[in-house]
Amino acid sequence: MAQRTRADALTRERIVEAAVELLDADGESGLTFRTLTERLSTGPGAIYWHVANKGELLDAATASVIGGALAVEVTGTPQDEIRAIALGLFDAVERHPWLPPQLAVQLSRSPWSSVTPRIFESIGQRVSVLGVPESTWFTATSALVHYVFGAAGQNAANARVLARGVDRADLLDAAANAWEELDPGDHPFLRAIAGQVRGHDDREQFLTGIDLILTGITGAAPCGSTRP
Amino acid sequence: MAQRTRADALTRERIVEAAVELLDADGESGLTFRTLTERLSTGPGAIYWHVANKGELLDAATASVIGGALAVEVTGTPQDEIRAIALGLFDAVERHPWLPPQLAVQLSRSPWSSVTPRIFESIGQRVSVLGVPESTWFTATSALVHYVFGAAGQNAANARVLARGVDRADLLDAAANAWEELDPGDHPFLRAIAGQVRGHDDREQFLTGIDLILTGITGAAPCGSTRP
DNA sequence: ACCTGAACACCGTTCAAGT
DNA sequence: ACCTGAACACCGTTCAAGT
Repeated sequence: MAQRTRADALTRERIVEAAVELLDADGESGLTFRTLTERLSTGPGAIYWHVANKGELLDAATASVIGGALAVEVTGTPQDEIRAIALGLFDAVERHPWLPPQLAVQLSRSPWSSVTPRIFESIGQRVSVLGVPESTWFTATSALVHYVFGAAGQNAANARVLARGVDRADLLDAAANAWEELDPGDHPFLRAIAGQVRGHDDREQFLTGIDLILTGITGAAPCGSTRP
Repeated sequence: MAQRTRADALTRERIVEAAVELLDADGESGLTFRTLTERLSTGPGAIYWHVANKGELLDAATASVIGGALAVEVTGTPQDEIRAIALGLFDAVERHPWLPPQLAVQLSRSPWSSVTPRIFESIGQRVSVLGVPESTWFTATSALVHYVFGAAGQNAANARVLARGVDRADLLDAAANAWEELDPGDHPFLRAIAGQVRGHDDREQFLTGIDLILTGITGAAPCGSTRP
């Protein structure tokens, strides 16, 4: 078999791009060296020339997607920009619902390198112009980033179910109905909120959560300022 | 080979227990049907008699661990109880750092059943006696739960690195040093907070984040003033 | 009803060989 | 330097057979 011509030469970027497409189409199980080599019309050895192993490939796919989400321009008050950045990440995770489990694994390979610092920098820059003491910046930014991760993870889980053809209203209805039939003594709270679940908007609720934390950050400033 | 005597009979609980032990010891890759059958002195067919497949086994392991964390008694003001429940989950995830990726996968199998409703009920019961309008309960509880998930996930990633024998101070030092050498134009925020990262306490920072959200929920009342 | 263990399809990875 | 593709060890799962 002849070697590839320069036009369709294999590059790391082309491999990562194909990996993201396979992950988007069929989830984590959709990316194997078989499907990847088939799509790229090559053999496993060619992949391994450009990428050390599957973990590094998944890391690169994650960095590529998160980097794209952080690259969008945002303008406005610091609060507006934080909302826009957070929503950008939220939407990116919804489009690529394989991200959260993969990110959780990647973080444990190198928790303070890779993608987390870029998100911290992006959100933290806006926190630092919020007018709160510098001693609170790290904790305030952590709270925002952790909330974004958690909310995006839950939403991605929903997105993966919806990708299987389930209707969103049906999904929420089924949960709400089940909760309304729970024993009031054991589960008073789920019974009480079942109605709110049925009609809620995920993105709107996500932003309300961001606002809660922003209120806490700017409102709690007098308390936090006692720290050196 | 003789069948098992009644004393060492295989049960679903015994299998789940062994699975948790293997996951705790060696992470997600530590649990295979080979290691599991070896530890239980049986064959794969015996496991499949009690458990449908590996996914169900992982779901059961997750439910077992989260259930244990939620079972502890907590007393105090609603805020105190929320802090205690959140910290219990945080600590459980630190002891079982394989949880976050697994939970992310499990949620996408059935996002509104399984373990999330139990956490919502537990935290939501305390939110409902915080004195805020019922229309805000669902969103407020979501914000708390998502924050807990995100923060616990990040912390679990750290825990997995530390489990490999890395010293915590060395890990934070390495990150802080790297950030202090970044270009100030590109990464002003990471440079600014590098010093705070070095000495911070994860659990304390986690609880401060909970307090930020509680402050936001109760309407930016001065810190702690709602406590009797 | 509960368990055994060989067998199967599939996976990530390696590596001698080609150009 | 870059790619090929057969081969290897390991994985989850099945199932005919035992008690």
